[in-house]
Amino acid sequence: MLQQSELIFDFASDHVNISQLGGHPDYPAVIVEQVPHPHLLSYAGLACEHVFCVLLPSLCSAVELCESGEEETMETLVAADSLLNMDCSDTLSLEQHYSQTFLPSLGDVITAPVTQVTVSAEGIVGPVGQSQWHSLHTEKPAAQLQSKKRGRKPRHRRAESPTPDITVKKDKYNKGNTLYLWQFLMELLQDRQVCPRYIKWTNPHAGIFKLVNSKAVAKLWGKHKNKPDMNYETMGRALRYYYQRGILNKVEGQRLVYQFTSLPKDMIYITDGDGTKEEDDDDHDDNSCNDEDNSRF
DNA sequence: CTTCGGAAGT
DNA sequence: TACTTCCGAA
Repeated sequence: MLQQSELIFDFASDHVNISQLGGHPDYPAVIVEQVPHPHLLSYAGLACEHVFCVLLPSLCSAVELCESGEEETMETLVAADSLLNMDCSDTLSLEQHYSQTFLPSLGDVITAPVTQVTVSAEGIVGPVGQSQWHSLHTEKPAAQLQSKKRGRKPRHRRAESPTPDITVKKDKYNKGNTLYLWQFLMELLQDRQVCPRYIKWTNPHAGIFKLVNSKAVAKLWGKHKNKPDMNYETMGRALRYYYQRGILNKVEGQRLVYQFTSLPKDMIYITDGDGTKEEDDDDHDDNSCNDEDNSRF
């Protein structure tokens, strides 16, 4: 575990940095200026909710725009399209949230009573880890994803300049606004606009989700990466690479269903149906999924 | 159509 | 590095 103070310092420097670059043409119009103190808290993982409270409203407005006419087949694309147009402001917020609380390594801060952390614990080692991650271990006997226990390079920093390199630090996490695919999916899963519709949890507790509309999700991903030709085939390959990295598992037998091997503790679960179901319980291991969605009355 | 990895490209 | 693109096979 790293000490939060360090992190805060990191971003604090960042902030300063941004201010300094205020007039720099290269810098994307970051909106960090306004809330100097509150976000320091988020960095420490203390006020994450705040971030969401701020950004969700903006998303809502976008919804209303596309919530005009629904066709069976058209719907997906139409909605997806409108979603594609509302990225800028809110997406930025989302991404900042991730850079602050989620981006840290996956396997670094596993706190749950894991059975066999093995690979994930050291294979995915990332830069930092301050937010709590909930490790979801499948009962799978670590099938085939054991990396050759070769001593992974401790991944040192590029010792380029011994002098204060505030300008470089934050770029490590994400340049401007680049979420990794897994982060992007988590975002989607927390977005009312797409969550039950295109992607949804089939078992949030286990980190299992389904790409209800693979095409739409891929399209969204493509937009995010500025890859207009993105499709599920391609995105799926990226997803498959996650198996090896211990970030995702495939839920065999169920089409378009995957599982996160670990989730951030402050994840906001949007579960379909009503709040009467038990979605925060911790004792089922048999999930006989009966996905009969789309049947709205 | 989905899923799977290898191989090469960015 | 983290995908993206293409592909033959299941």
